This record gives sequence, C-alpha cells and structure tokens, in this order.
Amino acid sequence: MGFKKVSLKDISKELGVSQSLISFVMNGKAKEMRVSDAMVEKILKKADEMGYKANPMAQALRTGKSNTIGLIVADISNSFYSKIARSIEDEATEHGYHVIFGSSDESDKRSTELINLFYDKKIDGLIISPAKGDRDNLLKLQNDGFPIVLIDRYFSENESNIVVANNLSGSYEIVKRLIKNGNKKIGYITHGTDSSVVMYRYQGYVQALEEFELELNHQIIREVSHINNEKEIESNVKDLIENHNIDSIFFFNNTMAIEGGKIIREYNKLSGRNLGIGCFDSSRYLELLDIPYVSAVQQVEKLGEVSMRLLMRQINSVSQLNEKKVLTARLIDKLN
Amino acid sequence: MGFKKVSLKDISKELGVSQSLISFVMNGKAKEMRVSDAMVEKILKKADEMGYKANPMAQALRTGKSNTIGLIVADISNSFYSKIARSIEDEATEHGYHVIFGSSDESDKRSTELINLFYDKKIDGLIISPAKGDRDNLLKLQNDGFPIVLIDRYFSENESNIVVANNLSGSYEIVKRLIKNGNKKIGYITHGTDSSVVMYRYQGYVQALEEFELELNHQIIREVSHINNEKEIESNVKDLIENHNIDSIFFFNNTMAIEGGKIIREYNKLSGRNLGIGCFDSSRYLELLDIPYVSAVQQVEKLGEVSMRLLMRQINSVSQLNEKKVLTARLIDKLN
DNA sequence: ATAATTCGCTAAATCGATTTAGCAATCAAC
DNA sequence: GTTGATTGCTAAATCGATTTAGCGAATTAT
Repeated sequence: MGFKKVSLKDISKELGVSQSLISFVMNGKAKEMRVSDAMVEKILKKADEMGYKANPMAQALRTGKSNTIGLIVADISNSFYSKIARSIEDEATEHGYHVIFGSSDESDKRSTELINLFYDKKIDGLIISPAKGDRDNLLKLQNDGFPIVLIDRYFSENESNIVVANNLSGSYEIVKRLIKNGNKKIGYITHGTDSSVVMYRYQGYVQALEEFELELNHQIIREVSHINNEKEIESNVKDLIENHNIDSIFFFNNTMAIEGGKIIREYNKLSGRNLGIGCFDSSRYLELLDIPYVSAVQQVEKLGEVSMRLLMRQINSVSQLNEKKVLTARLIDKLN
Repeated sequence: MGFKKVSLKDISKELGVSQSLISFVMNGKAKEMRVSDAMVEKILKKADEMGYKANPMAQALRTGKSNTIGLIVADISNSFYSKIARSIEDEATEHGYHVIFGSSDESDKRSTELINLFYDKKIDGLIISPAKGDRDNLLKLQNDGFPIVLIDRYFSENESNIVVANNLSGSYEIVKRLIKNGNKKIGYITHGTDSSVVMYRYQGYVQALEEFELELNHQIIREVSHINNEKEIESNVKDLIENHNIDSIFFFNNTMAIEGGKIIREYNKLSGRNLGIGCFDSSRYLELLDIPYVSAVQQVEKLGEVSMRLLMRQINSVSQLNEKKVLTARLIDKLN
C-alpha cells in the first residue's frame, strides 16, 4: 500500500473505458446510471486489483464535502471534554467521518479563531462547547445553513440544536438531598465564567433553598476565578468552615469538589465532625476523599453520541432543524 | 463571512489580471516571480476587500499537502493521552496545522484501520502510540517517506523518530526509593499488553531488585488483563497483602495504583500498618489516597511538543531523519 | 417500417488552486 | 544597431475526482 497512487484515469486507461463509468461504479451509482452488469464486474475487479482508493481531496474539492467535522471545546485535556471527544469519535466513525479538534481555553478570541479556521478548512459541520463571545459568529454560520451543534453550554433559552445536561434540575436535586440529609447552611462555590452552565447550576441551588425555605445567604456563595485555581478554592472552603459555620458545601463541578474536599477531609479528621459535599459531575476519584457526598453524573458518552447524531441529521438534511436535547444526570448519593 | 466564496478566478476577473499573478502574491512569491510592487499592492488590496480565502481542498489536491496531521492513541478519553493531544494541538497550531485523532483501544485491527484511513485521507504526517501489530505497517509507510513519530511506545531498541519516557530508569528509581525506604518484599502489578512500556518498566523493577540483591519472586508479580480492570487489581492486591506479606507494591501506572491503593488504604486503616506504593505516572488524585507513595511524573506536555516538532522536521525535510528522544520522568517521593 | 424510447457508454466541463513554459516589452551590452 | 538579458505578465496544463449533455445502437411502440 502507498507506493503508487492509482487514479480513475489509470483504471480508465487500463480498461479502455471512460472515467465516468468507473466513478459511477465506485460510488454505487451503477444501477442509476445504467451500467451493464458485465462492466460493473470488470471495473470492480480491476479497481481492486490495482488497489484503487479515491483521492479524498479531489472528492472534497468537487463535491464540497470533506467528511470531516470540527470539535471545539474549552480544553481537550480536561477529562470531561476528552470523554465527549471519544464518544463523538466513535459516533463519527460509524458515519465515516473524521474529527479535527481545537481547544479554546474559554477565550473568545481563540474560539472565534478556531471556528473560522475550521470553517475555512471546509469541515462539514461543527460541534462546539462555545465561549461566551461566540454567539453572533455561530448564529451567522447557522443562518448560512452551516451545521452546528452546541454542547454543554448555550446562549439563550430557546436555542436550537443543542445537547446539554439538566443543569438546573440536577443541581436542584443535589442540594435537595443535602437539605434532606439535615444540612441547613449550604455553601456554594462556583467559578466566574459567564456561561449558561454556571447560571443554571446556581439557579438549581437557589430553587432548592427556596423550596425548603432556607435563607439565600450571599456570604456563603463564593466565586473563584478559574476552575483549577486550587488556592482560591482552598481559602474559600477554609473561610466557609471556620468563619461561617456551614453544614456542607455545594461545588460547581467535580474538580472543584475534589480540591475543596481535601480541605474538608482534613477538617473532619481534626474536628471529628463529618461534613459532606455536593457537586455536579462525578469522578471515580471523588470517593477517594472518603467524605460524604452527593453528585450528579452526566451521561458523557451519550452527550457525544447524541450531538454527533444531531449534527449528522443537519448535514444530511435540506431543511433547518431545531432540536434541543437535555440529558438527565444520574444522582449518586453517598451521604450516609 | 461565509456567504459567497471568492476564488482566484473572481479576483482575476475583477482585476483583469491572470490567476497566476494572484496566486504568486498570495503565496508570498511575489519577489521570486518578479511581480511589480504596484501589482502586489493592487492584488492584496482587492483580495482583502473581497475577503479571499484560499480553498484548502484545491490547495491540498494540487500540492499534496493537507496541513493536517493524524494522532492515534489507545484512547483519547484517557487523561494521559488527552494531555498529549492538547500539547500536540498547541504545537500544531504554531505551525499552522490541524489535528485529526483516533482511538485504537489497543486493537491491532482498529489501529491498522485508522492508520490506513488517515493515510488515505492524505494527512501530512502521523503521531501514533502504536498497537503491537502496527510494526510492519508503519515501517512500510516510513520507508515510503511518510512522516511518522512514535510516542510512548516503540518496537525495537534502535528505532528512530520516537519520543518516550525513561521507562526503565524511571521505574528503577521508583523501586530503588521503595527499597531504600526499608521495603524488601515489593510486589509488582502490571497489565498484559505486550508493549515496550510494559517491558521496560518491568526491567527497571528487576534491575533495582538485583542491585540490592533482593529476590525476584514471581509469586508477587501479577498481571491483570486490562489497565482498568478494577476487580482483578483488587483481588491481586488483597492476595499480595494477605497471603504474601508484601511490604509495598509497585504499580505499572497511576490508574492502577489508585485502584490498588484503595485496598491498601483500607488495609492500613484496619491493621494500623502503613504500607506504601510506587507507580509510574502520577496524578493529582494519587495523594487523595493518603498513603505513602513514590511516583514518576512524565513530562506529558513536553511529549506532545517534542513529537510534533520532530514530525514537522520530517515533513519539511527531504532526507530521512533518525531521532530518538527520551524524556526523563520526575520523581515524587511521598513515602514519609 | 418509421418514430420513439431505452440502453450503455463517452466527452468534456467543473471544482479552485499551483506552476511551468513562454510572450512582449524594456533595458543593457558590444 | 543587432544581440542578449531582464522584467512583468499570461496561457494553459495539472492535481483527481464528479456530473451533465449527448451520441449511437438496440429495443419498443405505433
């Protein structure tokens, strides 16, 4: 394989027939283009014999389809996104597609850049966990008829072609568990990025408090600059424990929970108490902390799968689609 | 952006000059092809005005360069590989390249399939953490002049264009630490995949034992079927503790160490002892176990960076290159 | 028997770039 | 003042497929 490249022309010469015929046959349009059975067989045999592989560049140029889709996430090295990437890959493979990826680092600039780069590269569609500033750019492309699926985050309530978790209700359920477990003063630690996810999870927290008529105390609601800023998380947890007498803490996500959980574990050991935590997303490492917790596991594989399917349907359809898929996170309750 | 596509022909018509000129100018070959300064300016202005973007498909077809490279790993959702992916992405971006990825799941069949798919898709080069059966296939491509860099694993000692960790000496150092820390009977849990990594880490273990004249006891050397097979890891650890009276266990990698470490933690709690572990690779979650450990952190970012650079040099050079880069893992000693 | 279809296939345009060969015009040289 | 370079540009081939228009021959219909 790979020594000489065989083109349609080569087969055509060898066989003394036109390229068109071969193209028809190779694309399964033999019947449609009424190629004789004898000819079909002859061509297939020769093509196989010569090891013919269509040149995807030429095909792409001619047809405008590259059989490649783009995936843009905040950071592919983040396990949440790499898991999504994997499931998208698997689903893409099913459909004969390849995936190019890019990490935006939550930067509007980089995200826009990636979108444009990928678009210019003639990808057939885009799956993206958008940065805040992508709104207009994406909307324009979408109106142009370019297939796009938003995952994990979106911009406005009635947006279409999105796949997300039930951030609000999931978050609500977590906090509800905490409350039912006897926790009254529940701190909240989130991060500063201004996305739909951040907002909805917070709302879930608020709604649960409201339902059980607990005070919404802004002193125990904290925002750190970045999801990975261990120092800030640490100091906030310490402050909540030492100066605000919280019963438990709800963390925006698993990584933050683990970081904060370390502090709580220390505290539990020293104090003999048994403070627990809640968080969205789970991780097989959460249990290592050995403290009570309740979390909501997203259907990460499904997220990739569903988004890819949605994208394929857009790619293969003429009319505009408008779907919104909400994937329910599963509660893990290890409070007792 | 994105409404109408502007081609060379469009500009050419608009300006009344030939396409060649515009192509020269757009590719920075104005001087070389002696285009007048006035013309250069005129063309650049018009191109910008009309929002010209070269069609990558056409370029790729004509030049044979797609500005895309392939990345094949065992599983992109594995954090080790997703971190590599990220650093490759960053380095690729620097060079104006995009990355398509694929997961082989350690399957020879799938790996071969991916290599061929990517190759047929006309990627400019490939970075791969190969499955065992890829050897011949890759060799053939490489001999064809196709740029390939092997990462993490390789096939034979004097292989070229590879980037790996110092598996043997890193492993040796870890075990040495364990020994110096007073451990005499050190179990080893590895996994069954038949790769260079597995072999070299094991050799490091053996060498350390030899140097300190400790017995190589095959009864305490275990192999599980898969890196993620929690049950097998668990039962082996239990057996080593209960029936073989080991002082510590050396794990092939971090995920296995964490899984096994859970059991050891339990044991430590109940027995009042303080067994520790060693492992290759580290993880921020290792410390959550709260047991003594020594590990070797790979320079994962560097791995991606270096491999991409190596690949670029192959892509841009006429002659065959032969480089082997060994990246030293850093020891983390938390035994006391 | 003639007109109308159908069948099986070919020629050639096209996608959008790159690149070689070469044409006039200008300039320098002897 | 003819020869020779040099300059600035164009025409056209090419990469490798897809796809439309259409041409004879065979078949069917009238």
